[in-house]
This record gives sequence, C-alpha cells and structure tokens, in this order.
Amino acid sequence: MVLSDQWIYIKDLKDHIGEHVEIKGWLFNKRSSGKIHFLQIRDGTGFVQGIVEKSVSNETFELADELRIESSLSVKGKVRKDERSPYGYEIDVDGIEIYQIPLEDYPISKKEHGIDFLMNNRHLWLRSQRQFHILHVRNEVIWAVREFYRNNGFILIDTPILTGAIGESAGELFNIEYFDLGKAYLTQTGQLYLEAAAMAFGKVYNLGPTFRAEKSKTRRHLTEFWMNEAEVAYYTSNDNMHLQEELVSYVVGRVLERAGDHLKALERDTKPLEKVQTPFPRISYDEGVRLLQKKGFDIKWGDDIGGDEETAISEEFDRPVMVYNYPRNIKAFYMQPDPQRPEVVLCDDMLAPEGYGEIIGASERINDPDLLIERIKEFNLPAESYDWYIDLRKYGSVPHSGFGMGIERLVAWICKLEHIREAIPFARTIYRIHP
RNA sequence: UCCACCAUAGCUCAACCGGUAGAGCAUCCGGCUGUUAACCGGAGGGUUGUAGGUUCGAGUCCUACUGGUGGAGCCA
Repeated sequence: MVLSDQWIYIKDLKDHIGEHVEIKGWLFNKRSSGKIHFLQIRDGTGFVQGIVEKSVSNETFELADELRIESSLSVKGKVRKDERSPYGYEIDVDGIEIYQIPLEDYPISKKEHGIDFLMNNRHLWLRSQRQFHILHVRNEVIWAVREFYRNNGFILIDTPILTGAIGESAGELFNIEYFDLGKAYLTQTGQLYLEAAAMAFGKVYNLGPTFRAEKSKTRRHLTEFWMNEAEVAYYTSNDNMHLQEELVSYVVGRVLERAGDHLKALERDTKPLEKVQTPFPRISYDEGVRLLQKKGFDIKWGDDIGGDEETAISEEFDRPVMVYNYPRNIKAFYMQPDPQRPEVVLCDDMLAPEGYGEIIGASERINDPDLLIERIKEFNLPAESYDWYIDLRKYGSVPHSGFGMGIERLVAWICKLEHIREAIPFARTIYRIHP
C-alpha cells in the first residue's frame, strides 16, 4: 500500500472515517503490552490514540517500541470510530516516521507537579491538555471581543505601549531610557489616547498589553496583562454600563457556542455562564456599603471595597454586577463628579460572579477643562505632561465615557481557574520573567 | 512595602518526642494482545536550598540569607 496519502489534522478525523490518513504530531503518552502499543498523539488541534498491533511490519512495531514521551512523529493508518477511545476515534497504525526521539527525559510527567516547577517549565507546560483548552478559550474570548466592537461600529485604535509620564499615578510604571528624551514608560492604560481618538472617531477600542509595576502577589494580578479598553464620545455613565453588559454577555455567549467542548474538558460547569444575560444588576456604592455592613463587614462610607467585600457583593447575584458611583476620594483624577452629589464620581466596577472580582473598571470622564486642571493639581500630577490631554477639553469638549476590561481575569472566570497565570501563555509576575 | 507558609531523589510527597533517608511516578531491564495518570517483577538514583548555631547526635530545634507560594495594600 502506498503510504504517501494525505496529511490531515486530528480535529478533522471525523470527516475521514475509513480512510487511510497521515497525522503529524507528538507522542504525549504511550501504553504498551507485549503485542500491542497504544500511542497517544497530539497535533495541536486535538488528541487521538493510535493502535500498533503485532500484525504490522516488524519494523513499524519496533519503531513504536522505541518511542518516548514527546517524540515527534508522523503516523499513517486507517481512521476508525471507536467507543473505547476517550477521543471517539482511533487510528490503526501501519506506518511510523520518527522526526525526533527526545534527547532527554521529558520533565513534565503524568503525575502532579508544583506550580513553581510548572512555571519554570511553562514552555513545555503549554503542551499539556489543560493548557490547550484554556488557551483555546482565551483565543475565542479575544475573537469575540474584537467581533463585538466590529459589529457595533467601533474603530480599532492601537494605543502606544511606550509613553511619556502619563497615566493614573507614577511609581507603578516600568521605565526605560529613551534616547535623549529621558525616561519613557511602559503603558499602564491607553485610556487617555483613546479619549483623543474618541473625539476623532466617536466609538473606539483597543486591545493590547498593559504593564503595572505594582508588587502585587495575588491570584488576580500580573505585571503584564492584556486589556481591552473602549471609549465613546457623548456616552454617559449609564450608556457606558449598558455597553459593558452587552460586551460581556456577548463574549460569554460566543465562548459557550464556540469553545463549549474546551470548557467541558476543563470540567467547567457552564450553567452559571448560561445565566450571563442582559440586563446585569446594578447597585450604587451606597447600597453596596449598606449591604456589606448588613453582612457584618467592618466598612464605612468612604472606604474602598476590597477583595473579600467584592466577593460578598457578587454572591448576591447570579450574573456580573455593576457597582456604581464611588466616593471621589478613592477614584482616579479624571472621573466626572456627579452633578447632584459632588462627593461621588460617575463610574462603575463590574464584578464577576463566583468570587472572581473586578473585571471592568469604568467611568465618565471630566469634560470641563478647568475642573480637569484643578483635579490634576489636587492629585499632585505634573500638569505639563497632561497638556495634550487638557487640550482635548478645549476644542469641542463633550461628555464621554469608557472602561478597561482585563482579558486574563475574564478568561480566568470563564474557565474557573484558580489563578490568572494560566490564562495567558507566558505569565509575567513579580518574581518571574523566565521563560 | 508588610504578614503568613513552604524548600527532602528528575517530579509529587513521607520520615512520630531530635536517634543517622522512604514511597509512588519517571529512567533502565524483564513480562503482558484493548491500555485509559495502564498494570506486574527487578535495578539504579540523596552533601535533606545556603551559611552559621544548640546538642553526644539535626531532615527535624534556633538565627540569617536565598528561592518560591498565598494574602494585604493597589488595581484589570
């Protein structure tokens, strides 16, 4: 038999039942007895088991015997549907070509590993099935985000990664030498640039890496993470909240539709995700504080809402909840005060269910130039760095609102991960930059 | 920056009141014709993170350091 027939991907096996095909991939596990080898093969699109029985040529049977974990190989054989396989299909192998037998033992075993070891071996850990499913969900999340904006008339505006001294506060910025211009910083937010773009394009968004030099060590923090921000001219805080719930419900819906098998493989109970339909509940900061006091938290008006408090609030609801209008003193300088109550600002945080906390931070922005200048001074920020930002308020200033959504937090919640570091291919945390 | 915890074989972990290091997996050898983290038999594998200290004796107790983990603050 001619064995040079077509190479296909594992995900397409279902369309080739009974045919003789070739799979190119890696051996992720092997079980053998004297007369039969079970080859567990991964090709990046899925997983399948190849069967090598003694009845094949001696040469092929010997090759199967030599294979070690993570050997790269091509197998040829006939596709068969089989209930005994966890993947539904099997290949009766009659030809094996080895690309490489690993030079050393593969470090990641079939048993458990500690997180330090796994993160040190992240370049190999990516090959594991769990990571395969998580990163497929991430892929669908990002596609869905982009799709949402495209469907809703937004323009993609890529905001700069290198910036001058501008953002919400200094001290949490990574800095580098920038030729003769002194220090440049890695972006902490593209918001200010999106505000400029909103005055040019109306509805804009970005999606890219963001950097925070905070020494945070928790399951919710990375020093480098991907953020989606949106900014819309003429949107009030209420319009903004509506946009956020439309976005999040859309993304969750698309992920359920397109990555349902991945969620199932991760043993993620999808029932809570199916409830993520608009409208989302909204409670004011005032109501939030009263609710927390009733639940026994030691919190008074004016205090920020911490992680445990966020969880306690989100427990009251079966879908993401938006907590709006926080005290002005605990929020950023650019947020628009409530004209009825100047001690609070028009803003909201969206808290994910199941204890995942804040996934979106949002606000209406100050549009009055004098008030903005006053706030910049009040926060002791260098006014000269904000010259162009203030400029935006001089030429047809309008009410406008926007938000930032953490992609990894969203992925961690949708996959129900213990830690955000599995939601990004190569996590950057305070003590980890390698690999 | 602060608080807590952890560090023993390649990996995951044991080792009682301080008494001289043990298992599973991985590796190698042998067996097994449907395995599902396959299984069965055998073998090799250790300066117990580093440096001091207490003690007749330290993996175990004390101090410092290094590396890591979780959390607080802060945020997405």
